[in-house]
Amino acid sequence: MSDNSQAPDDTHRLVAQRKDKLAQWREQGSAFPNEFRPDAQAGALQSRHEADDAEALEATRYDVAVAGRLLAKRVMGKLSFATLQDASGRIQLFVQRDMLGEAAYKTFKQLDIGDIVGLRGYLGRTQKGELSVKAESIELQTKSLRPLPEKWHGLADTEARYRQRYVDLIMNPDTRAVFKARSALLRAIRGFFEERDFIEVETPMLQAIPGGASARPFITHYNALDHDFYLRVAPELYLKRLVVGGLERVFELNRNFRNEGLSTRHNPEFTMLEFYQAYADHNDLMDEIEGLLRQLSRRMQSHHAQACNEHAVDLDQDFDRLGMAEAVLAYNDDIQADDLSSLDALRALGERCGVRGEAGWGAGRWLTEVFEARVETKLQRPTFIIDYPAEVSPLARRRDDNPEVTERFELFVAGREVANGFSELNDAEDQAERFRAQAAAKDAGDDEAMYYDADYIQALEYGMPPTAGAGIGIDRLIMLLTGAQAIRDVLLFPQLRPRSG
RNA sequence: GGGCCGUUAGCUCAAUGGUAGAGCAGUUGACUCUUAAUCAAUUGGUUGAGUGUUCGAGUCACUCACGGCCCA
Repeated sequence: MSDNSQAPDDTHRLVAQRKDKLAQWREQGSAFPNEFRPDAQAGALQSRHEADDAEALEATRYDVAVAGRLLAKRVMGKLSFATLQDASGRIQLFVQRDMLGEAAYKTFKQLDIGDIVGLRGYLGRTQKGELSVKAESIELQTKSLRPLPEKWHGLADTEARYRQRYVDLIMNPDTRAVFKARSALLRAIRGFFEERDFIEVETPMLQAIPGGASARPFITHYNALDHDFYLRVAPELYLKRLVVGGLERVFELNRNFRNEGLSTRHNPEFTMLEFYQAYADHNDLMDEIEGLLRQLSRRMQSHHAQACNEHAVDLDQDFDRLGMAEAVLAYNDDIQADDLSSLDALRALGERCGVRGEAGWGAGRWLTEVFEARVETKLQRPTFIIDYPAEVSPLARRRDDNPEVTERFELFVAGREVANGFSELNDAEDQAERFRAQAAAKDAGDDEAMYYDADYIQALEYGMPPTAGAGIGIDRLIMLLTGAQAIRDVLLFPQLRPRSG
């Protein structure tokens, strides 16, 4: 679009050639029609007629109208072949001068690769056996003004693939497959919860007090209220307000925003599933998550294998469950039970593991840091880590037999955190106490610590039934299921630094 | 934030410090069963931006931009 505002000499010669062609179409009054209605799709035709040979197709004449983008053109004098791509896939076009007529055939030959066309004809097979639409008429639907990447290598430049995802989607069927799989998985997740009588809700993304996770928020300004708001880091506290309100099973599948760096595993906006279930505890949720992931994994392997690469993880297996302290011991021969026995021992162990501690840290924080440093990446097969210290779990219910530890779990697969959940803290007085501790930590300089949310405390004071809740990072889950090595490969428009100039 | 690597034609990639090339795409022509069609001819470049070293820089040095990988 910006090219239109530029001087003609700034227009690339290849674009200029196509603009000249467009001008000719305009003169004929048919530049941007919108009457053509396809009645068939390439992918459906390919699968429906897979078994039909040339005679069968000829015996029953299948008239079709297809529309899509021209990806390749092979002109052989009075006969041409072309490749048409629509949302469902590709099909070959068989274009013969003697069928189309001389003028229309000449017009066809002037079409560029990338042009969007509508075509009427009937199905047939070529001598080599390829299913083709034999063209009786072709109409330009949209003129493409920019050349597509080379047909064989496609668009390989990673940066261009992210910045111009539309070109990536045109050229690379695997990219399409990943995002179709993503859509199917989101649908399956919704189905899973709807079957279990959850309702899907949408809670605020613009929050006056960001809560529900330890993370730095984005700040934005609301002019009408002349007040700064935060983009949410998690929907958690709003979802639990809904449980207080009697919506006993809720889930939200939507975006969170965290003001942190970019990496192969981090995007500042990412999709999170959170769900809350009254009269359930963390053990119930672990069972449910295991069932959900098994179902999704089976679905991927049976319906979306094309989206998977060799790194894809099979989640159709039993998940381990292991306490955090037990995991530290089990995965590290050089750490003994004594090392975990007191704050001093844990601090010494942490420093031995290269953790740079801070003054206010208690035993629970040190243990968690050691776990992250020495265990996380070793958790290759699906493993629920349980018994998280209360110190690092300000929203989780304490264990009845050990108040230093909470009824919390995190799920790790392939060395990465996939889910986080717990029996919810519904003791308003304990929650207020923990918010105060978080607020103190924030005042002391921890900018990831939580705010004191008085309204949330008030909600809890009305009474929240015993509840368990969990969150699943959807982008990372899809990475696992497709084998994507970068979060950018499962996000249509990943965040990139703006191009200067 | 640190380290390493990359950025050359629309795309994919070459090019000892010595005239910037190929394939595809494009343009022109031939061609009625191709599918990376083929054949012939041909257009196309501020080598990411800048500064420096040099008789001479795509190539060497430095700065910057963007990206990738690893680390924090």
